[in-house]
Amino acid sequence: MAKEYNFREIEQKWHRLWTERQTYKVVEDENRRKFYVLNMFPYPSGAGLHVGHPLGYIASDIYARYKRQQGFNVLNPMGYDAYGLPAEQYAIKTGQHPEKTTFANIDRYREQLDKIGFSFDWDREVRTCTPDYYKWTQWAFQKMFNSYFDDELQKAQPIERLIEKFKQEGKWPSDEKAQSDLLMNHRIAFLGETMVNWCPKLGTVLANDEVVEGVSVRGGYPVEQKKMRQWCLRVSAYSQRLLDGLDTIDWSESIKETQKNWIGRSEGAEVEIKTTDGVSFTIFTTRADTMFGVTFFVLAPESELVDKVTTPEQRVAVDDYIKYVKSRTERERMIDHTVTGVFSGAYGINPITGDRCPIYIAEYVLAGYGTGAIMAVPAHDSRDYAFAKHFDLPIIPLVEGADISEESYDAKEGIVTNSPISPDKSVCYDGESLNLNGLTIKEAIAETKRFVKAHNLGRVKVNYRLRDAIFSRQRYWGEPFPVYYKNGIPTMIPEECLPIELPQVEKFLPTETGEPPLGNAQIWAWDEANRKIVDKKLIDEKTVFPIELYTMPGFAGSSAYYLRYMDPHNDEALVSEKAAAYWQNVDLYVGGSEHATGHLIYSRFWNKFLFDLGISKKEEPFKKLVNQGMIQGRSNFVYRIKETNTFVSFGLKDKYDVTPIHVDVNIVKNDVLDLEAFKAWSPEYATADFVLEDGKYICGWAIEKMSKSMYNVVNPDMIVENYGADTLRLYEMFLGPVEQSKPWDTNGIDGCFRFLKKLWALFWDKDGNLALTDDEPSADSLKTLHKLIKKVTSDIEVFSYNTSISAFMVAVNELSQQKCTSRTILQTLPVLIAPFAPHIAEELWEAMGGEGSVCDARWPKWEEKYLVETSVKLGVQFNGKVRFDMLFPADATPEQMIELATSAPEAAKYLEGMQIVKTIAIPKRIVNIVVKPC
RNA sequence: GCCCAGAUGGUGGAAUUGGUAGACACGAGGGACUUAAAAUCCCUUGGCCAGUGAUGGCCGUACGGGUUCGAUUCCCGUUCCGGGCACCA
Repeated sequence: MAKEYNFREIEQKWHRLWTERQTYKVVEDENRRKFYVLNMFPYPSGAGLHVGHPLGYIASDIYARYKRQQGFNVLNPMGYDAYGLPAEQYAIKTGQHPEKTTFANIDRYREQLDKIGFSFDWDREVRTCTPDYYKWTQWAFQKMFNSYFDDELQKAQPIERLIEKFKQEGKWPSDEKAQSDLLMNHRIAFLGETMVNWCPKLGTVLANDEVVEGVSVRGGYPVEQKKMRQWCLRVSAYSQRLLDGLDTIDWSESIKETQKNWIGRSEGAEVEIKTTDGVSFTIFTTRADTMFGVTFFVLAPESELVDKVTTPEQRVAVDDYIKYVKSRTERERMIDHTVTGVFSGAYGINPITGDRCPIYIAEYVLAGYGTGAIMAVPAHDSRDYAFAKHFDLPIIPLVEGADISEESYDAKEGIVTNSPISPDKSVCYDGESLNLNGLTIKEAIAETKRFVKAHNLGRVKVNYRLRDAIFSRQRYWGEPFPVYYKNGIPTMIPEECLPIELPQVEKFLPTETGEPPLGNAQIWAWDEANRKIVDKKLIDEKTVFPIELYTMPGFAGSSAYYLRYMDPHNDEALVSEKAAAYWQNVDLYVGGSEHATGHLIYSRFWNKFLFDLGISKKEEPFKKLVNQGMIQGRSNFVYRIKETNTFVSFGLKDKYDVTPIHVDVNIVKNDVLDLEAFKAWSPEYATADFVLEDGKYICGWAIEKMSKSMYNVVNPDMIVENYGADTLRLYEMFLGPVEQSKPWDTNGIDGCFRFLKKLWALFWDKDGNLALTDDEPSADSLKTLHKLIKKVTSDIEVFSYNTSISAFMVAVNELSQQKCTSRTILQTLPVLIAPFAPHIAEELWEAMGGEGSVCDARWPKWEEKYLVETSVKLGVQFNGKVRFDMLFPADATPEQMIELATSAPEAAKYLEGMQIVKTIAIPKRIVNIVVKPC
């Protein structure tokens, strides 16, 4: 009997041995170069892992194992992003404490992950919801509270320095409340009265990236704008650094592009405008060149200027308009772009032309961007154009040849004209007046900026779309703020008293008085003198004060977790100096691109802040980012003839009136339905009849999102049970490029399973003994092996795992045909396959008497000498068509090849009566001879 | 509307980055072994045409042009799918 590939036995054995031997334990080692591989840690939901989750983990595990075999000291940790809404909503529904359900989910995740054979060092596991972890989330928050962003230095500085500066400038108020208010405008973590995304259904505020098209990402509930006092992080201060950093990291262009869009840098000018009534305001424009085409000004309805400029005659009309705007939801405003607006009664004076232009109030101008006021140039801005047409305002074209009869000319290309229309239409400052005629638009912008700056009419200004992050949530299941309110002034609980643990509450819903869930906590007041948390009843506002009731958002705990993995058990520091200096930053980060404008921005911001403090050693946290694609579901359908219990096979369904019904993909194989399993699937189908084709029931299929309701969820446990973890790992990678989204289709998995069986069979003779010999390997086998090493090595480097696996398949087939039994060849195979299929690799390695774990076996190098050909077969083509193939010496020069090709007997018939126009020889490819009739 | 990425057999996908398109795998068809099934192995498999045959010819990488001796690859235009931003001045 040949030895069977018993994957169950092999995989269980190695899981046990890896744990016993602590194979994957990592310690800092100054003598070895480090490599830090990281996965975006999962949120442990109740549904468990489906087959899409491990994709990225497998990809990074292969890389981590490969790097380890190359001699790097590889950190490859795993943990859980455990705070968040779903656990809390489940708690509200079932009355179970979210901690209980979260920990149960974590256990389930761990069990599933363990089956797949990852090289995680579980001693370094972190969970964001445990006090020893969130102590450092709270600590970082306090550091942000006690820092401000110095615009000159472009970095965070201790707040004391700012106080010092205020004192020197004589701006430091004596009143404590005034001091607090002043500093709040500068702290990096601050309490701000801002417009927030309020989601009444979830009872909490949301960050900008948690809202899409006016509804919440979680749940899809409507979101409204509301002015609220919230904790915020001054992310916007880091806009420029967040933008600049993108050029230094190895991320995909599309993700960088997304972040650039999100940061939204735009360079322009701010210009001071005076009204005829003497009020002044500032407008922001990126098209300074169009100052001569301004025909009106527009203020955002929410702007404080509205009140100041509105004339008594227009007061009623303006108030009505403001009322109308307030009645509209964010969503309506976003979808419906009908032109609305009202005249304020006031006029602004264009400082360049001296023209008097009406000031309008319109909702198309946003209060939150720029100055909330614009100059309108209808000829060259489509929104201004629509507004001007609607209110019948003048339109002045400024670009040569621009046709503005139907629409505005928005392009930034062309030659400027009409600027000014006549010399007397340009106001003179210090003997200079602006003339842009004849310049290109780009030159005109620069010239206007210079003019504005030189004559003190405004300033050059860069605006960013990136907003500060709202950092508080009205929820229970999150990090509590280490903050108490002393006479209404937010005050930090001393650092030594951290962590402030999340208190127990009976109810997770907000209190009747509208307070967040922490309002339900009884022991939730700060005793300043005794430095401890005490009963709320003791609050006297003298020594005992209320503690903040808000909690931190999901991204708080996930922003710096990669630093914690470096030194997870340290209770003196987030990360020790030594560990941070050794591990530096993440070399390879693998995760989904859906975090592009959330986690990946926050994390970069958070790291930059810690970098300013000297805690993090690198400006950017993630050197290289690989975005794994989403795994979509492949649903199967059966077709029920209407009003019967008869199901018709896919190929015959068009002959009947049928309803397609989702059927569980786990009872379908290669689109053939397992009839017995189907009958057992649901009582409704127990008596089902079938119309078969070729004796089989063929199901239809469609690509959809993987979800329970589509019955297309494939569970990795099932695959591991039927084929083994190694097959699962191979197949997940074989499916296609890691970055690409693709549907899961279990149909192809047999190919990977067969490959492993073939690989296994190479090593054993028909009696089940090792079939290795010490024979000299044949030249063919050496070539096969070295070709494989070369291909796999270069493919792993670029995450092209699917082509590596193809190369393995080819190599195993070749070796099998060569009947190769040479130890030299065969003992290298487990080493090469180890990153992909570690269990079988260990088993073979051990069987052959390999030393230690195959995980530490050195990655082999290929040698070109085995790959060199003695002769090369080249195609000889005439006029671009391949006419014949011939053999050339491998070292022939192009000239020699041309010589050989033109004198070859086969060439004669093509050259007869022809003259050679041109000859080209591409080494190792083709000899091309261009001919034409004489 | 603006920006980014993509389109290759029945299917997932390769193609040394301008050099014989379709590697590898699935599926399908045919065959061997077997009482049978499973497993395993062998052959065929982009389309069309010619030939008994080894084989040969034409077309073919979303569509239309261009550059080139040569284009899946580079350039221009069009269509379709996916992603990001979006009344951001």
